[in-house]
Amino acid sequence: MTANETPKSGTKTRYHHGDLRQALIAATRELLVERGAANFTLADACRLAGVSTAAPYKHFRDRLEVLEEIAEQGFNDLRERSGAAIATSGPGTLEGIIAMGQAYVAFAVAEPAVFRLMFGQNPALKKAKDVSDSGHACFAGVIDQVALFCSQNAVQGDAKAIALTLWTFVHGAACLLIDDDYQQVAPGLDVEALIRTAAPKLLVG
Amino acid sequence: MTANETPKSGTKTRYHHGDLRQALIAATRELLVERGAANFTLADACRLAGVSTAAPYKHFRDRLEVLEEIAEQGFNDLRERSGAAIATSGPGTLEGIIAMGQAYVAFAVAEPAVFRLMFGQNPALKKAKDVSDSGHACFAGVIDQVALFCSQNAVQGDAKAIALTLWTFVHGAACLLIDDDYQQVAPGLDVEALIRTAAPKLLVG
DNA sequence: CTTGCTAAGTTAGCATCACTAACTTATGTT
DNA sequence: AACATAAGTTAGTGATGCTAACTTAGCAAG
Repeated sequence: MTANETPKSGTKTRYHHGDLRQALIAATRELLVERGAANFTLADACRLAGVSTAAPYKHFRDRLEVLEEIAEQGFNDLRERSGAAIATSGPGTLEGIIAMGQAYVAFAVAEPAVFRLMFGQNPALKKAKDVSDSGHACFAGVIDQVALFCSQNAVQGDAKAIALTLWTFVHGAACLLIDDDYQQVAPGLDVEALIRTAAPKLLVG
Repeated sequence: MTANETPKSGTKTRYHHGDLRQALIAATRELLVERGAANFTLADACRLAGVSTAAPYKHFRDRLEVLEEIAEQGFNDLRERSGAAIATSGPGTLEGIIAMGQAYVAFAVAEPAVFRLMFGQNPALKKAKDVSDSGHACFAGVIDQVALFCSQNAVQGDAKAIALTLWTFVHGAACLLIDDDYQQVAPGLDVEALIRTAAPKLLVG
Protein backbone atom coordinates (compact mmCIF):
# COMPACT_ATOMS: atom_id res chain seq x y z
CA MET A 1 0.00 0.00 0.00
CA THR A 2 2.60 2.55 -0.89
CA ALA A 3 0.48 5.64 -1.12
CA ASN A 4 3.03 7.52 -3.16
CA GLU A 5 1.37 7.13 -6.51
CA THR A 6 -1.67 9.37 -6.08
CA PRO A 7 -0.89 12.47 -4.05
CA LYS A 8 -3.78 14.73 -3.18
CA SER A 9 -3.55 17.67 -5.52
CA GLY A 10 -1.15 18.25 -8.31
CA THR A 11 2.57 17.93 -8.22
CA LYS A 12 4.26 18.10 -4.86
CA THR A 13 1.79 17.47 -2.06
CA ARG A 14 2.88 14.69 0.24
CA TYR A 15 1.88 13.57 3.68
CA HIS A 16 2.20 15.67 6.79
CA HIS A 17 4.84 18.25 6.51
CA GLY A 18 4.83 18.82 2.79
CA ASP A 19 7.42 17.38 0.47
CA LEU A 20 10.39 16.76 2.71
CA ARG A 21 12.16 14.75 0.03
CA GLN A 22 12.38 17.70 -2.31
CA ALA A 23 13.02 20.09 0.58
CA LEU A 24 16.05 18.05 1.58
CA ILE A 25 17.32 17.94 -1.97
CA ALA A 26 16.97 21.70 -2.21
CA ALA A 27 18.72 22.21 1.12
CA THR A 28 21.51 19.89 0.08
CA ARG A 29 22.03 21.74 -3.18
CA GLU A 30 22.26 24.98 -1.27
CA LEU A 31 24.88 23.57 1.06
CA LEU A 32 26.81 22.03 -1.82
CA VAL A 33 27.13 25.45 -3.40
CA GLU A 34 28.41 26.93 -0.15
CA ARG A 35 30.80 24.28 1.04
CA GLY A 36 31.29 21.59 -1.59
CA ALA A 37 30.40 17.92 -1.40
CA ALA A 38 33.32 17.07 0.88
CA ASN A 39 32.22 19.39 3.67
CA PHE A 40 28.48 18.97 3.30
CA THR A 41 26.72 17.34 6.23
CA LEU A 42 23.29 15.80 6.14
CA ALA A 43 22.65 17.19 9.60
CA ASP A 44 22.97 20.74 8.30
CA ALA A 45 20.57 19.98 5.48
CA CYS A 46 18.10 18.81 8.13
CA ARG A 47 18.56 22.03 10.03
CA LEU A 48 17.91 24.03 6.85
CA ALA A 49 14.76 22.03 6.19
CA GLY A 50 13.67 22.35 9.80
CA VAL A 51 13.45 18.67 10.66
CA SER A 52 15.28 16.31 12.96
CA THR A 53 18.45 14.59 11.83
CA ALA A 54 16.67 11.25 11.67
CA ALA A 55 13.98 12.44 9.27
CA PRO A 56 15.92 11.94 6.00
CA TYR A 57 16.03 8.20 6.50
CA LYS A 58 12.30 7.97 5.83
CA HIS A 59 13.01 9.18 2.30
CA PHE A 60 16.60 8.24 1.51
CA ARG A 61 18.60 5.10 2.15
CA ASP A 62 21.75 7.05 2.72
CA ARG A 63 23.51 10.34 2.77
CA LEU A 64 24.70 9.17 -0.65
CA GLU A 65 21.26 8.66 -2.14
CA VAL A 66 20.55 12.37 -1.81
CA LEU A 67 23.65 13.06 -3.88
CA GLU A 68 22.67 10.41 -6.42
CA GLU A 69 19.34 12.11 -7.00
CA ILE A 70 21.04 15.48 -7.44
CA ALA A 71 23.52 14.03 -9.91
CA GLU A 72 20.72 12.48 -11.93
CA GLN A 73 18.80 15.75 -12.02
CA GLY A 74 22.05 17.37 -13.11
CA PHE A 75 22.37 15.13 -16.16
CA ASN A 76 18.80 15.94 -17.15
CA ASP A 77 19.51 19.62 -16.72
CA LEU A 78 22.67 19.39 -18.81
CA ARG A 79 20.88 17.49 -21.57
CA GLU A 80 18.18 20.16 -21.70
CA ARG A 81 20.74 22.93 -21.90
CA SER A 82 22.64 21.13 -24.64
CA GLY A 83 19.45 20.52 -26.58
CA ALA A 84 18.48 24.18 -26.30
CA ALA A 85 21.91 25.30 -27.44
CA ILE A 86 21.74 23.07 -30.48
CA ALA A 87 18.19 24.09 -31.27
CA THR A 88 18.96 27.80 -31.35
CA SER A 89 22.26 27.47 -33.19
CA GLY A 90 21.31 24.85 -35.72
CA PRO A 91 21.88 21.09 -35.51
CA GLY A 92 24.91 19.73 -37.28
CA THR A 93 26.58 23.12 -37.64
CA LEU A 94 29.90 24.32 -36.30
CA GLU A 95 28.07 27.02 -34.37
CA GLY A 96 25.81 24.39 -32.87
CA ILE A 97 28.74 22.29 -31.71
CA ILE A 98 30.43 25.32 -30.21
CA ALA A 99 27.22 26.39 -28.51
CA MET A 100 26.95 22.95 -26.99
CA GLY A 101 30.45 23.29 -25.60
CA GLN A 102 29.64 26.70 -24.18
CA ALA A 103 26.49 25.26 -22.61
CA TYR A 104 28.57 22.52 -21.02
CA VAL A 105 30.93 25.04 -19.46
CA ALA A 106 28.06 27.35 -18.51
CA PHE A 107 26.40 24.49 -16.68
CA ALA A 108 29.59 23.69 -14.80
CA VAL A 109 29.95 27.34 -13.78
CA ALA A 110 26.30 27.63 -12.78
CA GLU A 111 26.30 24.42 -10.75
CA PRO A 112 29.90 23.52 -9.95
CA ALA A 113 29.05 21.25 -7.06
CA VAL A 114 26.51 19.32 -9.11
CA PHE A 115 28.96 19.11 -12.00
CA ARG A 116 31.57 17.61 -9.71
CA LEU A 117 29.07 15.11 -8.41
CA MET A 118 28.27 14.08 -11.97
CA PHE A 119 31.81 13.70 -13.27
CA GLY A 120 34.00 13.53 -10.22
CA GLN A 121 35.36 10.38 -8.74
CA ASN A 122 32.78 8.72 -6.54
CA PRO A 123 32.60 4.99 -7.24
CA ALA A 124 29.55 4.43 -5.06
CA LEU A 125 27.71 7.17 -6.90
CA LYS A 126 28.66 6.02 -10.38
CA LYS A 127 27.47 2.51 -9.69
CA ALA A 128 23.96 3.81 -9.09
CA LYS A 129 22.08 2.71 -12.16
CA ASP A 130 19.93 5.82 -12.53
CA VAL A 131 22.95 8.08 -12.52
CA SER A 132 24.84 5.85 -14.93
CA ASP A 133 21.95 5.72 -17.38
CA SER A 134 21.38 9.46 -17.26
CA GLY A 135 25.02 10.05 -17.95
CA HIS A 136 25.12 7.69 -20.84
CA ALA A 137 22.03 9.22 -22.44
CA CYS A 138 23.57 12.66 -22.04
CA PHE A 139 26.83 11.69 -23.74
CA ALA A 140 25.08 9.78 -26.49
CA GLY A 141 23.24 12.96 -27.45
CA VAL A 142 26.50 14.84 -27.75
CA ILE A 143 28.18 12.18 -29.80
CA ASP A 144 25.22 11.85 -32.15
CA GLN A 145 25.26 15.58 -32.70
CA VAL A 146 28.92 15.59 -33.66
CA ALA A 147 28.38 12.59 -35.93
CA LEU A 148 25.63 14.53 -37.70
CA PHE A 149 28.02 17.39 -38.29
CA CYS A 150 30.62 15.05 -39.69
CA SER A 151 28.25 13.46 -42.15
CA GLN A 152 26.74 16.77 -43.24
CA ASN A 153 30.14 18.37 -43.81
CA ALA A 154 31.80 15.28 -45.25
CA VAL A 155 34.51 15.29 -42.62
CA GLN A 156 36.74 12.26 -42.89
CA GLY A 157 37.79 10.39 -39.78
CA ASP A 158 35.92 8.66 -37.01
CA ALA A 159 33.06 10.87 -35.85
CA LYS A 160 33.06 9.28 -32.43
CA ALA A 161 36.77 9.89 -31.96
CA ILE A 162 36.32 13.53 -32.88
CA ALA A 163 33.43 13.87 -30.49
CA LEU A 164 35.55 12.40 -27.73
CA THR A 165 38.28 14.89 -28.51
CA LEU A 166 35.88 17.79 -28.27
CA TRP A 167 34.39 16.52 -25.07
CA THR A 168 37.86 16.12 -23.58
CA PHE A 169 38.74 19.72 -24.36
CA VAL A 170 35.50 21.21 -23.12
CA HIS A 171 35.57 19.12 -19.99
CA GLY A 172 39.10 20.24 -19.26
CA ALA A 173 38.05 23.85 -19.65
CA ALA A 174 35.11 23.36 -17.31
CA CYS A 175 37.25 21.67 -14.65
CA LEU A 176 40.08 24.19 -14.75
CA LEU A 177 37.54 26.99 -14.58
CA ILE A 178 35.48 25.86 -11.62
CA ASP A 179 38.50 24.60 -9.68
CA ASP A 180 40.15 28.01 -10.03
CA ASP A 181 43.21 26.54 -11.67
CA TYR A 182 43.27 29.03 -14.54
CA GLN A 183 43.68 31.82 -11.99
CA GLN A 184 47.23 30.72 -11.30
CA VAL A 185 48.55 31.28 -14.81
CA ALA A 186 45.95 33.28 -16.68
CA PRO A 187 43.68 35.32 -14.43
CA GLY A 188 40.58 36.54 -16.19
CA LEU A 189 40.98 34.14 -19.09
CA ASP A 190 38.17 34.24 -21.65
CA VAL A 191 37.16 30.58 -21.76
CA GLU A 192 34.43 31.14 -24.32
CA ALA A 193 37.02 32.46 -26.73
CA LEU A 194 39.28 29.53 -25.93
CA ILE A 195 36.55 27.11 -26.96
CA ARG A 196 35.61 29.10 -30.04
CA THR A 197 39.22 28.93 -31.19
CA ALA A 198 39.92 25.32 -30.36
CA ALA A 199 36.69 23.69 -31.56
CA PRO A 200 37.23 24.15 -35.32
CA LYS A 201 40.84 22.96 -35.02
CA LEU A 202 39.73 19.76 -33.36
CA LEU A 203 36.80 19.25 -35.72
CA VAL A 204 38.61 19.48 -39.02
CA GLY A 205 42.32 18.89 -38.37
CA MET B 1 65.11 26.06 21.27
CA THR B 2 63.39 24.20 18.50
CA ALA B 3 65.69 21.26 18.08
CA ASN B 4 64.51 20.52 14.56
CA GLU B 5 67.42 22.04 12.75
CA THR B 6 70.16 19.59 13.63
CA PRO B 7 68.90 16.01 13.66
CA LYS B 8 71.28 13.34 14.86
CA SER B 9 72.47 11.58 11.74
CA GLY B 10 71.61 12.31 8.15
CA THR B 11 68.24 12.83 6.64
CA LYS B 12 65.26 11.53 8.57
CA THR B 13 66.15 10.80 12.17
CA ARG B 14 63.84 12.53 14.56
CA TYR B 15 63.15 12.16 18.23
CA HIS B 16 61.64 9.11 19.85
CA HIS B 17 59.65 7.04 17.53
CA GLY B 18 61.38 7.78 14.29
CA ASP B 19 59.96 10.15 11.73
CA LEU B 20 56.26 10.15 12.46
CA ARG B 21 55.68 13.10 10.20
CA GLN B 22 56.78 11.21 7.11
CA ALA B 23 55.14 8.02 8.36
CA LEU B 24 51.80 9.80 8.56
CA ILE B 25 52.22 11.28 5.11
CA ALA B 26 53.00 7.83 3.73
CA ALA B 27 50.01 6.31 5.51
CA THR B 28 47.76 9.06 4.24
CA ARG B 29 48.89 8.54 0.66
CA GLU B 30 48.16 4.86 0.99
CA LEU B 31 44.66 5.56 2.24
CA LEU B 32 44.06 8.18 -0.43
CA VAL B 33 44.78 5.59 -3.09
CA GLU B 34 42.34 3.15 -1.54
CA ARG B 35 39.43 5.39 -0.67
CA GLY B 36 39.92 8.88 -2.07
CA ALA B 37 40.29 12.15 -0.20
CA ALA B 38 36.61 12.35 0.70
CA ASN B 39 36.56 9.09 2.64
CA PHE B 40 40.01 9.34 4.13
CA THR B 41 40.16 9.66 7.89
CA LEU B 42 43.12 10.84 9.88
CA ALA B 43 42.29 8.25 12.53
CA ASP B 44 42.90 5.44 10.06
CA ALA B 45 46.22 6.96 9.07
CA CYS B 46 47.14 6.92 12.76
CA ARG B 47 46.20 3.27 12.98
CA LEU B 48 48.37 2.51 9.96
CA ALA B 49 51.29 4.35 11.50
CA GLY B 50 50.71 2.65 14.85
CA VAL B 51 50.15 5.76 16.95
CA SER B 52 47.29 7.27 18.88
CA THR B 53 44.78 9.55 17.13
CA ALA B 54 46.13 12.56 18.97
CA ALA B 55 49.70 12.09 17.79
CA PRO B 56 49.39 13.90 14.43
CA TYR B 57 48.72 17.21 16.12
CA LYS B 58 52.30 17.35 17.31
CA HIS B 59 53.37 17.54 13.66
CA PHE B 60 50.44 19.00 11.74
CA ARG B 61 48.11 21.86 12.49
CA ASP B 62 45.22 20.09 10.89
CA ARG B 63 43.92 17.13 8.97
CA LEU B 64 44.25 19.55 6.06
CA GLU B 65 47.92 20.28 6.53
CA VAL B 66 48.76 16.66 5.78
CA LEU B 67 46.97 17.01 2.47
CA GLU B 68 48.71 20.32 1.75
CA GLU B 69 52.09 18.66 2.12
CA ILE B 70 51.06 15.83 -0.18
CA ALA B 71 49.80 18.26 -2.80
CA GLU B 72 53.05 20.20 -2.69
CA GLN B 73 55.10 17.02 -3.09
CA GLY B 74 52.81 16.18 -6.00
CA PHE B 75 53.66 19.36 -7.86
CA ASN B 76 57.36 18.68 -7.42
CA ASP B 77 56.84 15.16 -8.69
CA LEU B 78 54.90 16.39 -11.70
CA ARG B 79 57.54 18.97 -12.53
CA GLU B 80 60.24 16.32 -12.42
CA ARG B 81 58.28 14.03 -14.69
CA SER B 82 57.61 16.84 -17.13
CA GLY B 83 61.25 17.81 -17.16
CA ALA B 84 62.33 14.24 -17.78
CA ALA B 85 59.83 13.87 -20.62
CA ILE B 86 61.13 17.01 -22.29
CA ALA B 87 64.74 16.05 -21.73
CA THR B 88 64.40 12.69 -23.47
CA SER B 89 62.21 13.92 -26.32
CA GLY B 90 63.95 17.17 -27.05
CA PRO B 91 63.02 20.65 -25.82
CA GLY B 92 60.97 22.79 -28.11
CA THR B 93 59.92 19.90 -30.36
CA LEU B 94 56.45 18.57 -31.10
CA GLU B 95 57.48 15.23 -29.66
CA GLY B 96 58.64 16.96 -26.51
CA ILE B 97 55.33 18.74 -26.07
CA ILE B 98 53.41 15.54 -26.64
CA ALA B 99 55.64 13.66 -24.21
CA MET B 100 54.91 16.32 -21.62
CA GLY B 101 51.21 15.79 -22.12
CA GLN B 102 51.61 12.05 -21.78
CA ALA B 103 53.63 12.57 -18.62
CA TYR B 104 50.84 14.73 -17.22
CA VAL B 105 48.28 12.03 -17.86
CA ALA B 106 50.62 9.31 -16.64
CA PHE B 107 51.07 11.18 -13.39
CA ALA B 108 47.32 11.50 -12.94
CA VAL B 109 46.87 7.79 -13.54
CA ALA B 110 49.73 6.86 -11.24
CA GLU B 111 48.57 9.13 -8.41
CA PRO B 112 44.90 9.98 -9.02
CA ALA B 113 44.23 10.99 -5.44
CA VAL B 114 47.24 13.31 -5.34
CA PHE B 115 46.29 14.73 -8.73
CA ARG B 116 42.80 15.54 -7.43
CA LEU B 117 44.28 17.19 -4.38
CA MET B 118 46.46 19.36 -6.61
CA PHE B 119 43.82 20.47 -9.09
CA GLY B 120 40.49 19.74 -7.46
CA GLN B 121 38.38 22.29 -5.71
CA ASN B 122 39.59 22.81 -2.17
CA PRO B 123 39.74 26.50 -1.33
CA ALA B 124 41.48 25.96 2.01
CA LEU B 125 44.17 23.93 0.30
CA LYS B 126 44.73 26.32 -2.57
CA LYS B 127 45.19 29.24 -0.23
CA ALA B 128 48.19 27.51 1.33
CA LYS B 129 51.11 29.50 0.00
CA ASP B 130 53.46 26.56 -0.49
CA VAL B 131 50.95 24.69 -2.61
CA SER B 132 50.11 27.77 -4.62
CA ASP B 133 53.75 28.53 -5.35
CA SER B 134 54.54 24.95 -6.34
CA GLY B 135 51.63 24.94 -8.72
CA HIS B 136 52.62 28.21 -10.30
CA ALA B 137 56.19 27.07 -10.83
CA CYS B 138 54.95 23.87 -12.41
CA PHE B 139 52.67 25.66 -14.88
CA ALA B 140 55.26 28.25 -15.71
CA GLY B 141 57.60 25.49 -16.86
CA VAL B 142 54.97 24.10 -19.17
CA ILE B 143 54.13 27.45 -20.67
CA ASP B 144 57.76 28.35 -21.22
CA GLN B 145 58.30 25.08 -23.02
CA VAL B 146 55.44 25.72 -25.41
CA ALA B 147 56.64 29.25 -25.99
CA LEU B 148 60.02 27.85 -26.94
CA PHE B 149 58.41 25.58 -29.50
CA CYS B 150 56.46 28.46 -30.96
CA SER B 151 59.54 30.64 -31.41
CA GLN B 152 61.65 27.80 -32.82
CA ASN B 153 58.99 26.79 -35.33
CA ALA B 154 57.82 30.30 -36.15
CA VAL B 155 54.26 29.59 -35.17
CA GLN B 156 52.10 32.68 -35.29
CA GLY B 157 49.66 33.45 -32.52
CA ASP B 158 50.02 33.92 -28.81
CA ALA B 159 52.25 31.20 -27.37
CA LYS B 160 50.65 31.48 -23.97
CA ALA B 161 47.17 31.06 -25.40
CA ILE B 162 48.28 27.95 -27.27
CA ALA B 163 49.86 26.55 -24.14
CA LEU B 164 46.63 27.10 -22.25
CA THR B 165 44.73 25.30 -24.97
CA LEU B 166 47.03 22.30 -24.76
CA TRP B 167 46.87 22.23 -21.00
CA THR B 168 43.10 22.36 -21.14
CA PHE B 169 42.94 19.37 -23.43
CA VAL B 170 45.43 17.26 -21.53
CA HIS B 171 43.84 18.12 -18.21
CA GLY B 172 40.44 17.11 -19.55
CA ALA B 173 41.85 13.79 -20.69
CA ALA B 174 43.43 13.17 -17.30
CA CYS B 175 40.22 13.98 -15.44
CA LEU B 176 37.94 11.92 -17.63
CA LEU B 177 40.38 9.04 -17.38
CA ILE B 178 40.84 8.87 -13.64
CA ASP B 179 37.19 9.62 -12.90
CA ASP B 180 36.16 6.69 -15.11
CA ASP B 181 33.99 8.90 -17.28
CA TYR B 182 35.39 7.59 -20.56
CA GLN B 183 34.17 4.13 -19.63
CA GLN B 184 30.59 5.22 -20.20
CA VAL B 185 30.97 6.03 -23.87
CA ALA B 186 34.29 4.61 -25.00
CA PRO B 187 35.49 1.72 -22.86
CA GLY B 188 39.14 0.96 -23.41
CA LEU B 189 39.85 4.26 -25.12
CA ASP B 190 43.49 4.85 -26.06
CA VAL B 191 44.13 8.19 -24.42
CA GLU B 192 47.74 8.36 -25.55
CA ALA B 193 46.58 8.19 -29.15
CA LEU B 194 43.95 10.82 -28.43
CA ILE B 195 46.64 13.21 -27.25
CA ARG B 196 48.99 12.37 -30.09
CA THR B 197 46.24 13.24 -32.56
CA ALA B 198 44.95 16.37 -30.91
CA ALA B 199 48.23 18.03 -29.93
CA PRO B 200 49.41 18.98 -33.43
CA LYS B 201 45.96 20.28 -34.33
CA LEU B 202 45.96 22.60 -31.34
CA LEU B 203 49.56 23.65 -31.85
CA VAL B 204 49.38 24.76 -35.44
CA GLY B 205 45.70 25.52 -36.17
C1' DC C 1 75.97 10.84 36.56
C1' DT C 2 72.40 13.29 37.74
C1' DT C 3 69.25 16.95 36.92
C1' DG C 4 66.12 19.15 34.25
C1' DC C 5 64.12 21.05 29.83
C1' DT C 6 61.23 20.05 26.27
C1' DA C 7 59.84 17.39 21.98
C1' DA C 8 56.88 13.72 21.17
C1' DG C 9 53.94 10.63 22.61
C1' DT C 10 49.80 9.05 25.67
C1' DT C 11 44.84 8.85 27.72
C1' DA C 12 40.53 11.13 28.49
C1' DG C 13 37.09 14.05 27.04
C1' DC C 14 34.13 17.25 23.94
C1' DA C 15 31.19 18.25 20.15
C1' DT C 16 29.60 16.57 15.90
C1' DC C 17 28.23 13.26 12.49
C1' DA C 18 25.87 9.13 10.10
C1' DC C 19 22.76 5.99 11.14
C1' DT C 20 19.36 2.83 13.96
C1' DA C 21 15.58 1.58 17.09
C1' DA C 22 11.55 2.50 19.30
C1' DC C 23 7.97 5.58 20.07
C1' DT C 24 4.38 9.23 18.48
C1' DT C 25 1.55 11.81 15.37
C1' DA C 26 -1.55 12.50 11.74
C1' DT C 27 -3.66 11.20 7.29
C1' DG C 28 -6.48 8.68 4.13
C1' DT C 29 -9.30 4.53 3.85
C1' DT C 30 -12.65 1.48 5.29
C1' DA D 1 -15.26 6.13 14.28
C1' DA D 2 -11.50 3.04 14.05
C1' DC D 3 -7.43 1.66 12.11
C1' DA D 4 -3.32 0.88 9.39
C1' DT D 5 0.61 3.11 8.16
C1' DA D 6 3.51 7.02 6.23
C1' DA D 7 6.19 10.44 8.26
C1' DG D 8 7.95 12.53 11.87
C1' DT D 9 10.16 12.50 16.82
C1' DT D 10 13.58 11.43 20.76
C1' DA D 11 17.29 8.72 22.42
C1' DG D 12 21.26 6.10 21.76
C1' DT D 13 25.63 3.91 19.34
C1' DG D 14 30.06 4.13 17.47
C1' DA D 15 33.30 6.95 14.88
C1' DT D 16 35.51 11.27 13.86
C1' DG D 17 38.40 15.78 14.41
C1' DC D 18 40.47 18.12 17.74
C1' DT D 19 41.96 19.84 22.65
C1' DA D 20 43.76 19.54 27.35
C1' DA D 21 46.44 17.55 30.66
C1' DC D 22 49.53 14.08 31.78
C1' DT D 23 53.72 10.92 30.83
C1' DT D 24 57.85 9.42 28.58
C1' DA D 25 62.30 9.83 26.53
C1' DG D 26 66.31 12.12 24.42
C1' DC D 27 69.77 15.74 24.89
C1' DA D 28 72.70 19.25 27.28
C1' DA D 29 74.79 21.45 31.15
C1' DG D 30 76.41 21.28 35.86
